[in-house]
Amino acid sequence: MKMAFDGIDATFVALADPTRRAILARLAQGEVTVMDLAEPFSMSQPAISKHLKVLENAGLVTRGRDGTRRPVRAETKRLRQATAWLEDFCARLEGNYQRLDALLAEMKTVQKD
Amino acid sequence: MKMAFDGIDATFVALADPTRRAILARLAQGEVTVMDLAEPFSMSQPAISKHLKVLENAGLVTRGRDGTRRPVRAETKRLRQATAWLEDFCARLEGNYQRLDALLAEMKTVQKD
DNA sequence: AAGCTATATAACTATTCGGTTATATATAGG
DNA sequence: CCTATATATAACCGAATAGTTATATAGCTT
Repeated sequence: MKMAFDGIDATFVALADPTRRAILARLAQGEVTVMDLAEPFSMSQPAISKHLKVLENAGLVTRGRDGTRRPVRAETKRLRQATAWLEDFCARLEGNYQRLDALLAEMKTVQKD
Repeated sequence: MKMAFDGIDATFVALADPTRRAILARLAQGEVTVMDLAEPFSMSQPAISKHLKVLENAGLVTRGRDGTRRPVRAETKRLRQATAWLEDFCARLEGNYQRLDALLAEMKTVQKD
């Protein structure tokens, strides 16, 4: 359908792939190069570069420059935003049910009277 | 690559689609039927049914039975799990940087001595 | 039982995605 | 300047995705 891009979209798309989540997890140990990732993931270097581009476009990682290397580091701002978005989402959904529960409880009370 | 299914995967895959997020958002107003969704989303009924199947398989919604209708309601448990997962993820990533900062600070101190 | 309504399923299509290999580009070092 | 190394890009491929239309199924209602 291609709906409006709400900013959270790229984040969830990036997180939907297990390889990309694993790459992010690896970054908890510090900066890595492309080849650092290609080896343990038994994946070709171009495949890693593609995943990194997705992560970079989503603002989840940034790239540096160290000679010919392009070290990758995690950025948590967007992840924090996504977390906040999810929390708000849950709250709204649960809020509704609380209201529904309250409504049902009220109806029962009214019936009893 | 098809990595190990870690449970969080289906949740993020489901959330990666803007239509499915919109469906979930719509559920904050309460239960809806398939046709309730098909109309405002200007999408065919089978398309909605497919999205609902994805959401249901991810445990993000459950279906009821009301005559010929199959009302949909949101389930927040998995969303809560995803939120917790994201929070932990952020914490690990930021924790690393804190350690790195501490390390750099320590190195500077040592040099100064 | 017949018909109406809501949903599900099947079959198909176009596009996107995640991977590959081959090649191009850029930077460091002899 | 030449070579080696790290990364990026291009071209391609198969599988998955998101949509469609047509049809089947299931439950009311009369």
